[in-house]
Amino acid sequence: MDAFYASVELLRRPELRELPVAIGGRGGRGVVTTANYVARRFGVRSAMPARKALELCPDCIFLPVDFDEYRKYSRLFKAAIASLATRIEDRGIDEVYVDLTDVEGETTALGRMLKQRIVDATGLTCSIGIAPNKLLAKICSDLEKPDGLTILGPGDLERRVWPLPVGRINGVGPKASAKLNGMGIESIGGLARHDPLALIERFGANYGRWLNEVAHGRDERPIVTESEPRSRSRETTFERDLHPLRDRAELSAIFTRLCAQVAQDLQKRRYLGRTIGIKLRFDDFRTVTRDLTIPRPTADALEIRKAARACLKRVRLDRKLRLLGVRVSALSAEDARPDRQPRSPLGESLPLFSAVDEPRMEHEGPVQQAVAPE
DNA sequence: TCTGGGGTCCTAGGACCC
DNA sequence: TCTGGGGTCCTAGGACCC
Repeated sequence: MDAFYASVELLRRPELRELPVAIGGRGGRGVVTTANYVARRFGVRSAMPARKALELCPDCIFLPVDFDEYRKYSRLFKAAIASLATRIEDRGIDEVYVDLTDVEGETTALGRMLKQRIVDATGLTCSIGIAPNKLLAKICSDLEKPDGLTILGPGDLERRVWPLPVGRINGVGPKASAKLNGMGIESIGGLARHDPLALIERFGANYGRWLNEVAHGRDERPIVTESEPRSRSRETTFERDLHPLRDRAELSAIFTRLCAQVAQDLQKRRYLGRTIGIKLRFDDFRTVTRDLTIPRPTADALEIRKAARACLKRVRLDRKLRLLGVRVSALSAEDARPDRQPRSPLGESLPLFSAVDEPRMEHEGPVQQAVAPE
């Protein structure tokens, strides 16, 4: 979706359409999440500190984020796509991959029809790339933004993709780009011409091989239509840096709140987690994480807090903090009830003791009733 | 007065097990 | 006296994406 958050906001504030608009916190530590195309002409970009954006574009209008509204439009545009195609891979709030292989119709007509259905459902424009695989579809969806429709056929790789900078590859970020540039590789074509063995030497076997493959437009990843979440987390950056001792009460309250929010989130989605983690960011932006795997999965705020506290004790708090986060991972579905005795195929409880007496870990606590009638 | 929040995946070392 | 070869799980950090 084109400038998604900004475009959704402009639906209800059409009078701002021709003005520079950025979505995000204006003051203090805010960053721009999305800028409309007017603001982009001033150099305003996603992830840019709001202050910097205002330097570049003093008249930029800042609007606060409204995730509920964006989620609503996310559902609408995805439903519009689902009216034409069944195999859809979710890539976040404003992006999807669609498998058009078995969808009836000529390619350009299909692309136009997708765009029309999305405009009809939402009033929003999008940019579509159609190609033989996800790698190329993603690259070419970017080529004619906004409101683009780009189709990549045979022979287009060299002409349209190879001139692009390596950073346009989904999976090549700032670090890899800089490293490649340092090797004299700027474009995807340059990457394709580079000795694969040299890439492996510099980037490791997996990433090096992958760089060579994608530079030649090769990608066999399937469309993934279903997936289970791996973690849930909450984090917050404070309005000012907090001192671990002097601001102890405030930090403690925030910590408790984050645990409660994660717990609520898990409960709502009926997940439990076994690994509880924390994230701290110090005033110098150094970030540390700690995590702890507990014997039984939980979604309980107090249990999460207890484990998170244990994690916190393992960090030396020798600087002020700017961020605190709590994460729960190693998720399982709540109805899997993994805390019950495992069942044999016959449906009886398995014996609690096997022939050989196995040592038990201390934290398992007392041995429970062998068979609890339900 | 730089630098959000919510995710995924990968790597690497160590503990531990057979 | 100079130390195997698997495997899994846990932990910490980092790159990357939307």
